[in-house]
Amino acid sequence: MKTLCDPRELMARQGVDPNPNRDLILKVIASSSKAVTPKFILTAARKTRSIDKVTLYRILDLFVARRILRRMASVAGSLRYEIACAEHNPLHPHFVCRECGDMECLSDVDLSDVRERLNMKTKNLPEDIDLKLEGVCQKCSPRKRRRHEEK
Amino acid sequence: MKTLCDPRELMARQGVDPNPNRDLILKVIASSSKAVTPKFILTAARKTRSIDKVTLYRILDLFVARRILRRMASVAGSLRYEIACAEHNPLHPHFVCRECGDMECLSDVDLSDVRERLNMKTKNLPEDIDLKLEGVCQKCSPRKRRRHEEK
DNA sequence: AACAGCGTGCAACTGAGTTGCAATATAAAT
DNA sequence: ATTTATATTGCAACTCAGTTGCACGCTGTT
Repeated sequence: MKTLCDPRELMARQGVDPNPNRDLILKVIASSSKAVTPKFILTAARKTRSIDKVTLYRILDLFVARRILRRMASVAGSLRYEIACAEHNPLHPHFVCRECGDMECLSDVDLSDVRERLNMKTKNLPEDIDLKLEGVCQKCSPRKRRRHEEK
Repeated sequence: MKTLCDPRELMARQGVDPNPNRDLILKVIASSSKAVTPKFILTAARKTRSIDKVTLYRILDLFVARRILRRMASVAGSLRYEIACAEHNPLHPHFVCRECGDMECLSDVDLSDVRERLNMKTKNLPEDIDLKLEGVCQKCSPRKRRRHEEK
């Protein structure tokens, strides 16, 4: 993400009351350039204040439900979260590494045409589109260095 | 999947030796119209012969590595597997239900153009493309009937 | 003060997937 | 055919992400 959106403003716009935990969690996610795991968020947030993992998961669920965050799954590892702000971080595809699970954002790729092409293909009601390229990232490929994982 | 590809032929083509467990597992997956979970595969396979879950996971890993199966993640529940036969089940997008995790195949949608559009956007090496629509399926939406889950 | 309602923390749990290792089966070599 | 190497399986125990139940505490309301 390039520009940082203000966590407080995002919550206000989506009708979610701010509080210390929510502020902090959103700030951690907003200030990362990639989609992040709960583990990463927890580690980063705990440098500021003590938070239980259950609290984190509950806040993440709330944010996803209120469309403040986008949640994504990948074959390697846990779910990842990114800011869902239409102006500062519009919907985009990702590259996902099969080894370490790291996610690269392919920003500046618009998916609205793909979305339209697909919507008519199902009787169900698509709410989101999730497009991922999968492979092994540069960090992992040279020597198959297992799990360089995020700190 | 429309036409059924022959498990034995698939394995032969991809250089994997057949054996009773592999045959059975591949048959179960090939005869399903949707991408299936390990749990589903295990239940179905055990109607024929007793198989340990570890064996299943190992065979699934082997099949994915040898490109006999495609593996997909979704935000709801576990990984899902489908036959990766280019003729009988070419790469296609999916609709995934957020409630029950069920995956509908959007066959007859070709993704090669999307793929090309994206390949140049990353310095990494994309091997696969995975496109999913997310939402709540018809079975789940009417009364938010939790977890109708597959039998 | 007594109550409701929400947010949090702790502990214990669930469920998917993994690892180590011993037992078995299969294929190759003598 | 018996031995020897190699691949496959099963069991038990484990890891790790995410969840649930419940008690506690902090608002704000009557």
